[in-house]
Amino acid sequence: MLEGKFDEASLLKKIVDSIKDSVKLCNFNCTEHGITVQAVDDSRVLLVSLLVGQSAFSEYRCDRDITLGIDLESFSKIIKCGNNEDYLTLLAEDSPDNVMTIFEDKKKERVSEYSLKLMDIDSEFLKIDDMDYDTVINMPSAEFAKIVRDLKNLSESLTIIVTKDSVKFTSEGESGTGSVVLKPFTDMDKPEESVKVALSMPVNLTFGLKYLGDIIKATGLSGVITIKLADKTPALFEYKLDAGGYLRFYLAPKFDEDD
Amino acid sequence: MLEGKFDEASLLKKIVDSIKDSVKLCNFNCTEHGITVQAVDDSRVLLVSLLVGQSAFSEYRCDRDITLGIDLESFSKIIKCGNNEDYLTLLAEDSPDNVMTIFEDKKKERVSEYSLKLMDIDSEFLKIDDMDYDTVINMPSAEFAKIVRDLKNLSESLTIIVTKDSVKFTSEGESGTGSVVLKPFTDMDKPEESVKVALSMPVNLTFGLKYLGDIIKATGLSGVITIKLADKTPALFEYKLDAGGYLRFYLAPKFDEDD
DNA sequence: CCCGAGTGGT
DNA sequence: ACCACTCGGG
Repeated sequence: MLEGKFDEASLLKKIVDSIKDSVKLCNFNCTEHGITVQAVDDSRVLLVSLLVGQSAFSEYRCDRDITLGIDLESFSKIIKCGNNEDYLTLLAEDSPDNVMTIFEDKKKERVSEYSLKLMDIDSEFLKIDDMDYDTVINMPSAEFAKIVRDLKNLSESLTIIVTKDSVKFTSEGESGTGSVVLKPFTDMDKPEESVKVALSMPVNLTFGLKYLGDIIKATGLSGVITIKLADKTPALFEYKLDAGGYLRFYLAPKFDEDD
Repeated sequence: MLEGKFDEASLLKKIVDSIKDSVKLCNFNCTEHGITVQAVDDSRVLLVSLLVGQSAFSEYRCDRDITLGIDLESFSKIIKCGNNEDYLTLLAEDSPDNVMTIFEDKKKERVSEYSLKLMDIDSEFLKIDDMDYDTVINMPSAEFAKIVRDLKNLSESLTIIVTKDSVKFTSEGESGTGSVVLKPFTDMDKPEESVKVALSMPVNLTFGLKYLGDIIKATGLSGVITIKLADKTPALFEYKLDAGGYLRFYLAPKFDEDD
């Protein structure tokens, strides 16, 4: 039996909103340590890997491993039925047909319950190797989101060029080109505002803005995004959950014609 | 001759917006006491009853009873031509072909006038009996609206079950079910937030969510909705106008198959 | 009274 | 999935 209670419904709402535009159906794998999801988007280009750690719940109990095959669109509708600050509890039996979502107002004068029918979804559970990356960037997630949104107007690809002392995002399109250059710096007062670059080798990689546009839907999950890059290797875009866990997106770079 | 002046055009705008999705054409019956409207929606299931009391106007005069047959869609377009905080005056002759809508900026630097052609609309004026109801619920109108919006995602019907110490709203659909349970309580500081139940007999009634969806368009008119229920009797959903008057919707419950 | 967020419609 | 409108907050 699974019983997981969030102190704020908004956390689960943000998580689901962060992935539901990439992935329509996915399995929630519940274990004693928390809930994980792994899924690829419809075009099989973007890999989503979520861990909601046990510590992200105010109460959590999962005696035996349980898989919940969920239609994220329906689930998202249910989650919107709560208020952000409500308690949210997920309940499921050991071999469930349904998952129950319960909202409780903190004044306890209102309780709403929604039952969602589960689906059988087959998915290979992908083993993701810990890679060595040439470059790791930490930056404010909102700033990254704005760059992606802005440059999406110009073309379909975004190139990220990292050198020892700068990160450059550029996009070239029909009607013009655009670029944003960031210098690493540390804001002592607001560390979240810092831009940090750890680099063992310069990189120059190009990504599809369509997928980056999906990735930045997760901006609300964390003030900081970590981007790990290496030549000819899927890039890792990571949002850490304050409460414990992460949402990671793996996206292969576009290859140059002369490769 | 009718001359009715609203201190804020927004009041009339809210009123018209509250009913124009239920009713396309209706008679505005103007008497010395104010303006009333009674109409049924196209499917003749939902009855709308409006009273804009004389006190809701900053100036009001109506020597003889006048009937204004109005196309609400056109009227709504006219009303949107003013600013919310403008004065709005309705003018009509004793046997009018037109009604004039006049907006005045409060600084008196702008006056706009719109004339709307009237229509001949036949409508039985329905005598609505004062019913005895088994249950009266008072609750925040916004909360009722959210429940209707949320449960509308699940199915086409909403069941309201009232007992001595709870009000339960439930809906069952293909992909899942949902329910919201409210406990009556009184908020001393914000009485509008209270949920009150006066019950002489428990009720269990089912309504079409389509119509409830129309009813909650009136949410802006009042912070509180009063719902009066009795078995096999049209339910009354009432929004009181702060300035004097009310907007009431009468909706027959769906009947069980075994009735 | 303006702005941002949430919601409903195309 | 995107855009426009409406509503609530500053």
